[in-house]
This record gives sequence, structure tokens and C-alpha cells, in this order.
Amino acid sequence: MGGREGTGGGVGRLSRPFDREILSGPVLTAARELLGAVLEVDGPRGTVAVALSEVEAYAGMVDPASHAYRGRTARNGVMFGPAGFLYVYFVYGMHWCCNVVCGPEDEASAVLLRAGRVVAGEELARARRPAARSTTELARGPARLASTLGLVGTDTGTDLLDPASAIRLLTGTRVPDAAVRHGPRVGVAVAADVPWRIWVDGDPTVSPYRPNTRRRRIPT
DNA sequence: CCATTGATCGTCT
DNA sequence: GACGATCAATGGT
Repeated sequence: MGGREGTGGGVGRLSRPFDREILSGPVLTAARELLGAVLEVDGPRGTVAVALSEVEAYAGMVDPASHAYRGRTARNGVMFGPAGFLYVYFVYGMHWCCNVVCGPEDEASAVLLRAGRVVAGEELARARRPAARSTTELARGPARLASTLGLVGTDTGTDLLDPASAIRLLTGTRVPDAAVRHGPRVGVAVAADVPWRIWVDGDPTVSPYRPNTRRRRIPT
């Protein structure tokens, strides 16, 4: 993928690529295992890495909240491929959000990366996110996480498990079962009752919960 | 702390 | 043409 230069910095040499077999299995299992994993991104200004503290599972074509629910489109095509690839989409006219494609090929499941802790490249992360008032806010929420890492739509399709990629998913510190919490997904208008949001209990980098608020446009 | 609201545009109906 | 897998600013408790 074009545009990114490897810098060799960050935490890469301390970790290994995440296991594609785990990502290729049931999406809920993959999501749970992604807690504590590290997403490391090289860019022209340096490397930033985030350890994941909150994720959300989307179960392909059988999940009304999934981008793949109504079948393959130009936007969601990468979701129908193998696990371990990046899917970045644009929402609300201004924000990017990142997913890792999970599950067997053609199932079109994905895990939304909702929040994490910056573990490398904090200076660059702060430059990208001047509104952040604390370190824990830098990647607290899916659009903030994408922004902190500098990820945009053209990064879609990157193989996160290829050590040569500029965007890499690495093993991190395992989160023990006792610290894993589940709850309803955030901001989704349908199937919000399914407890497929998964996070690290008590972690200050986890995003605040907001139920879906679909606001009507004011008639002119 | 909590609730409300404007911003802004790609995507799919 | 309507609607978001959201954020930041604002104002109240």
C-alpha cells in the first residue's frame, strides 16, 4: 500500500504478529482476544502504537448492525475477504473508524477498534489530537483511535499480520478473563441489545457509553 | 459530572 | 434524499 514509510521504531521488535487463526475463528472469540493487542502504524512523521482496551464485534451478513448486512458493496468489499485485513470507513461526514476483518473468508465479520492506550509515539499522537486533555483521551473512542494512529480510508486492505506492512497488529499483554467485560454496542441503531462490546474493566482509556441517539433533522 | 447540539459528506435507498 | 459503528464545544447541576 502506498504512502507509508516504515521507520523501524515503535514496539515491533518486542512483539510478534497477531495469530491469523484466532482472527479467522468465531468473531466473538477474536474480539475478546484482541483486547491487549497492539496496533502499530508507521507514517511520514513517525510511529504510533496503541494497546486495545475496547472493541466491538459485528457478525457479517446475519447482523443487522453490520456494514455487511445488506451484502457486498464498493465500501465493504474487504470484509468479505480473509481475516487480518484492515477496514477503515468514514462516518458522520468527518470521522474515520478502523476494523479488523475477522471470521472465515466470505462471512464478512469484523471487529471495530473502539479504544486503546497509546504505548508508543505519544508526542506524535498529541500533535494529531490537540483537543486531548490527557494521555488516556488520545485513543478513547473509535474516531479518536483512528485519528491518533493517522489511519484513513485508503489504508483499507492492508494486511495487518504481514511484518512488512506499515500498519501491523501485534500480540500484546494478555488481558485475564476476570478483567474482561461485555455489554451492549455503542451508537448502533439496531441490535444494540446484543452484548458484543467487549472492554477491559476499569481501564480509563475505555470510551464513555452512549446509547444510539438518532436525531431528526429540523424541517425548514 | 450530565445533556444537548452543530458540524459535515460518503454511501446506499 | 436521509442517515449514520462520532466528536467537541457549550451550558447546566
